[in-house]
Amino acid sequence: MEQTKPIFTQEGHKEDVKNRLLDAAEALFCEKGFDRVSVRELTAAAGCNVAAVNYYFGGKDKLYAEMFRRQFGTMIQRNLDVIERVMSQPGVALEDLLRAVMKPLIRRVIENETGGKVIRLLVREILNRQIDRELFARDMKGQLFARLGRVILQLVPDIDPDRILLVVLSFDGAILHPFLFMEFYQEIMPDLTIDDLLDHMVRFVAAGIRGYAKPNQEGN
Amino acid sequence: MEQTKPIFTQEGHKEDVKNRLLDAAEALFCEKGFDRVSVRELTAAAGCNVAAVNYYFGGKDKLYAEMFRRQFGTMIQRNLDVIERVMSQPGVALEDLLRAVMKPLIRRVIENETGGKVIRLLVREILNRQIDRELFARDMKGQLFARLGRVILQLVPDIDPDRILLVVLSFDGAILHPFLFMEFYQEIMPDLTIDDLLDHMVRFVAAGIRGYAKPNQEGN
DNA sequence: TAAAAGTTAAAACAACTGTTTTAAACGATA
DNA sequence: TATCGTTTAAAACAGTTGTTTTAACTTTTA
Repeated sequence: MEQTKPIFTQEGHKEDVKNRLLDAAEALFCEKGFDRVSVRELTAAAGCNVAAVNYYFGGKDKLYAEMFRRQFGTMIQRNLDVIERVMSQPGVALEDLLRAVMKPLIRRVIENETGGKVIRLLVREILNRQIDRELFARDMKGQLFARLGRVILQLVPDIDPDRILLVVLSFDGAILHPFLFMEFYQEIMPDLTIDDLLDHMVRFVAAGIRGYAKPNQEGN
Repeated sequence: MEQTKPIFTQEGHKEDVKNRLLDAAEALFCEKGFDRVSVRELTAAAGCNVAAVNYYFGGKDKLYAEMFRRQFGTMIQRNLDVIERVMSQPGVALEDLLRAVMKPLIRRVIENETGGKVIRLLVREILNRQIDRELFARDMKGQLFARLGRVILQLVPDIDPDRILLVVLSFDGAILHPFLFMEFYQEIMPDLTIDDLLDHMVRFVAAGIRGYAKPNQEGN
């Protein structure tokens, strides 16, 4: 293991140890996952002693949970803010909403931003059954899904309200795939621009939602 | 750590040790991930000695790769077979194709089958950057995507061929979401039947594809 | 200013980890 | 049946791990 030198201290400033540890946790856990980052590596990156994790957080597990708590609430609120901003404008179309929600997320993963990394880590953890997914999925993301469901119904009133949740989940799936596999996208489509991708996504989802809202066209 | 007793030996039969280890690997890695399953736990489950992993596979990492190799090729082939079977029937519609591809996959995760578990594990590993994703994504799944693209173009000829790959990827996203988060689906929609879910998925994706194939309806 | 509280750090701890070593046991062959 | 090749298994190895212990140091409080 290569020697980790402190990267979260600021010369000349007495940084808060807890925040330094949380910053280090975000960077390293997102990169390598929980199990492959040792407390020694974390504390070296944060420029403090291994005992600090237990002293301040009660252990590695709890640091991890706190890291998610710190990030995730912010992300959900950010999405809710985006939705409110779009819906407060006059004459808003479904495509406007979809684009407004998708664009920052896709940009985030392309720019390799921390928020994007944390979402990927969260998906991994949900799949790993490492964290209580009810906490994040139902209590926080459920809130976002409910809000999205209401505004989509507003914009496309013909959708069966009993099916709106499934529609929202399919919307989530449409975002999640490029979000998680962006490197793959870039490899197989080297010339794909972010705008092309967003155009596609908006178009596909809007058509899916609108087609869904129409009378059943399937009979053949 | 609870004591793991051998579960992959068959009384009265001299089982192949390699296959027993591979079976144990599938079960345990899918459940807990690579890092949380020790060689001792694996070999206990397989009813053999810890040295066997190195003797037969050259180490834990190589057992892992072999496990994927064993499973993944089968899965891709299975999907290709489904596609050929559907497309060999007369008068096949887009919805028939979509349903035929989706149904076994969704059923697999609901029934908690090994194939479903391995796909989840694969997604986790791609996100973890633990395995060379080119091997699986480009060489194997790329094959499936290319085939899907061709048959979708056959069924919906109006799609811009330059965009077909993105369409296939969105199709994949629509499957992957319920696939990965099926427990969440079941929690928030306890009465959802598999047929309801499939109907929704087919409908959403078919509408997305068909709407996509139409002239741009976005101008407002 | 002294005492109490908080923080830091090194050493220790007990457990775990994948791999290697070594020799016994087993199976195949002449 | 003896020899050779393969398989098995226990012990050993060297390293890693999160947590705890202990005491020194620093800051706060009265």
